[in-house]
Amino acid sequence: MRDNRLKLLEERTRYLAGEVERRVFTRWEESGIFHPEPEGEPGENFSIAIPPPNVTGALHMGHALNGSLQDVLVRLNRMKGRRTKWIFGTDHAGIATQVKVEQQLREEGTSREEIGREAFVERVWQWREKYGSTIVEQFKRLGASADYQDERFTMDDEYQQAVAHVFVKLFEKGLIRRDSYIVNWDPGTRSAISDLEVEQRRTVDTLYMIDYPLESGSGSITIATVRPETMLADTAVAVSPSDERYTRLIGEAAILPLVGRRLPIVADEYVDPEFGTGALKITPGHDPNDFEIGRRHGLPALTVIGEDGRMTAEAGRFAGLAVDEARDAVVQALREEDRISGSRPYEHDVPFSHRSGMRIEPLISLQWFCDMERLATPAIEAVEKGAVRFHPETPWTRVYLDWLENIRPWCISRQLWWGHRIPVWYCDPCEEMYVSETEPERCSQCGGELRRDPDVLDTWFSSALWPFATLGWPRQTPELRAFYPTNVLSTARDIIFLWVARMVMMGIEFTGQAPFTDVPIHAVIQAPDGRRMSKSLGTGIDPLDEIERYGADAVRFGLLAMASTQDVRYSEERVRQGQELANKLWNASRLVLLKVEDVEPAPRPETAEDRWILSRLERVTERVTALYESFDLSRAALELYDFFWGELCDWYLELVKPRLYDEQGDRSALSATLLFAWERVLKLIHPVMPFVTEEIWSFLPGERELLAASRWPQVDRSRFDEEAEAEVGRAIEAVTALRRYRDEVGAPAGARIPGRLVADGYERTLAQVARLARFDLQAGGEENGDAIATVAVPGGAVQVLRTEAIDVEEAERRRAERRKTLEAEIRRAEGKLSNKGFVEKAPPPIVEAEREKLARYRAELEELG
RNA sequence: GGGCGGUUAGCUCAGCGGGUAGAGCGCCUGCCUUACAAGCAGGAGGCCACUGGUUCGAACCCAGUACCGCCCA
Repeated sequence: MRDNRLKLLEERTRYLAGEVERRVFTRWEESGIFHPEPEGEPGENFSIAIPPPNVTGALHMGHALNGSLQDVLVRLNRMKGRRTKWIFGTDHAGIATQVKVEQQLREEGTSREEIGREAFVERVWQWREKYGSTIVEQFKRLGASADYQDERFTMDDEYQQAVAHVFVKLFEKGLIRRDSYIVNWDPGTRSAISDLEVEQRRTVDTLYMIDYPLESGSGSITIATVRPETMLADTAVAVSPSDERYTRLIGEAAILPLVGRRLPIVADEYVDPEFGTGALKITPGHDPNDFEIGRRHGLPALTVIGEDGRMTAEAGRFAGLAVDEARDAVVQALREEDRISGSRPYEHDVPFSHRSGMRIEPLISLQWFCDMERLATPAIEAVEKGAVRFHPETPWTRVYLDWLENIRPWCISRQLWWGHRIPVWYCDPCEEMYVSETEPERCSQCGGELRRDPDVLDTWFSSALWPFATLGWPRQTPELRAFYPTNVLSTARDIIFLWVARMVMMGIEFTGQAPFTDVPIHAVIQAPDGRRMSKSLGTGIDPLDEIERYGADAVRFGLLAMASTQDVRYSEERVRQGQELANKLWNASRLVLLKVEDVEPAPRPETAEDRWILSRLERVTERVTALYESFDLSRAALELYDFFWGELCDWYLELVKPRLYDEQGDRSALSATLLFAWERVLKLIHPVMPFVTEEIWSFLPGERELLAASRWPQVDRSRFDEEAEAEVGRAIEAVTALRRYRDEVGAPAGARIPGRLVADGYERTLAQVARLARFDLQAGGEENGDAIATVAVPGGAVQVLRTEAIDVEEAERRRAERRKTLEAEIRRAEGKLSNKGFVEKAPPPIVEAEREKLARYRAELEELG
């Protein structure tokens, strides 16, 4: 059996991710290691709740990056022996899902209105059955080791009960109320949406100056507006109280053109005397600021635009027109009356719906609101006191706090059919209202039929409960006891308000504890040209395509490596770097596993390089563990790359090859050391590149459990070995210097160059240095004037002896060049050391180092002759 | 309007408890050296956006300028 596998190892000179990944994933899933038993306590266990992806969605780069980050933390902690649960599932995504299904109905020639609410909701469930697991399967392709067995959906029965419970409790506490208020009306989805779903876009409109005649008949007051069509709902004109131009008019009235309504002229601080004409038309029914001003001055609010984005009957002769048509018509009518005294292009920010892309129409409507101040206070405290920590701390802590400190009421009702139905019932005849977790039978006043509120809750209202509602809350389940609060919530910065803040608020309010302690905020991956990655712009790159092309490990490595703290452009080169690392891991493992004897892995150093690599292994273990734990995964990935490729492969394996190939010698100690190093390095890389490491692990000799279930290494500081590190460090530098020399003097690749090593500290590495540099090196010896060149190495020099392999002219040129740079360096060092300020004020070790450099350069110059 | 971030090699990005600038890719040169040519060895390439300041010494600290990007109103 093992022979067969070794044969495969021998034949396959390239790592084939596509062949390995599904097979390895199946082994993990079947082993059950992704699903922990609900035992122990949150303090000893480790849990992460995934920010639930939209059930209609497909894996995008953001998911892929965040999935990789979370999986690194999950795998690390599982290997540390903690009971680890990655809470996984999807979000019902009210609007997005409803839109998808409506589209399907349209294709069938019907509509949700036609089939009715009940049938429509049924259709959505069918849709979810069919397509809802797409993104789940895609997370598996990425290698995400989530608890799929316990997958959750925000519309699960239990979850719905949790949402209803929260609504009722907040209502009972007076934090949820129904109010007629101006909201962001999205004519596209025909629903109110929250402030966070509104996007401001730079837009050029026309600013019109319109003369409103004064009631007194003595002239007019000119207002400026970009929305002349809303004038039909004007109920006042406002000026700044400090604006002397208008002081005499305050308390007077103007007459609204086209309509003839009397408009009181009021003074309000909100008005900016510098803007336009300094006089503002007030339309409480169609502008959020005017709405506030209207409330302050007790003005009526009129509505001339309907929920369909068309003018209402209230708009008189303009009724039925779309808003932009009405605008032209109103302007035309005003021109005919000669009321327009000017116009100019005007650039300003205009609200658009994030959902439908349509221009927001601020409208007054009856909605449910959640007051946030009281919920915000403890959420602010949690971050201020460090119970919840952002990584990196700046600037995200500030962003979070600023938002919470200026928080406003949240409009939580949506005019949709898909979502958590608001648990409120009305008795129309006696105007009674029932707020209840369970459906009341009939009106307790009149015994009449009850009508349930038709609206559903904002999807984010239910998402805010995710970290605990997924664990069975409000029931005190074993899962909740074992895994709540969770440890980490990993996300991008644009979700700090949407998820993080709201989860913290709800978590504290309902469980008394913040739902997580650490919040790493990761980079946003942009398109290679620096634009936002988006499907509609055509700038999206599908991570599944990349996984197909390069392998999941490569994509994970690439994304982690490219995503430091700030925004970065997608770099396919980084992914390819990951692919090559996987290939390198595979091939280096072939070398080791095909040569090594079947012994127990253990550190059994025989030589300086053995002690060196064992020391380096401990250091990199310490370093990488710390980087993982501080969420610095980008650096962790790159350091592992450097260590594995740059030290373990480029140097250790090369140093060890003669012994490894020596079939006469006793290779058991070397084999043990190599296997020990291999186990170690596979473990360290596993969280970043789980597939290839798991696959290689299966080729290590002996019966073994899954790598994913193996124990994370403890740092053994007793193996730190400064002496070996210095010794091998010197040898490496010497080899590099000699190779550079060969190349510069055009020595043929195969030629061995004779030389004499005049330096200390190479007692045990001389033969290695000679072999790797392809020199015939003897130690010490007298200078007989036969040296044709000198190559500086740490602690001394190598004298190069006459040989045909070296182009003498080239050698002389090189010598002259080296002399020049040395002289320049000496001048620089001398200059620095003759600076009194430097010698007196710089820290002594720095000065000392400078002196040593100078001495070394001088010695080398002298050697050069 | 308020705030935050960025500007380092041809490209994408590290480095910032101040002490002669790093990686990957790309480029140049030489190598099929019995793990890997998706490889090995070597190399070229940077007034660290600009202007001042602090300091013996600044890519890094401070002030300002320019351009790019994001968030909030």
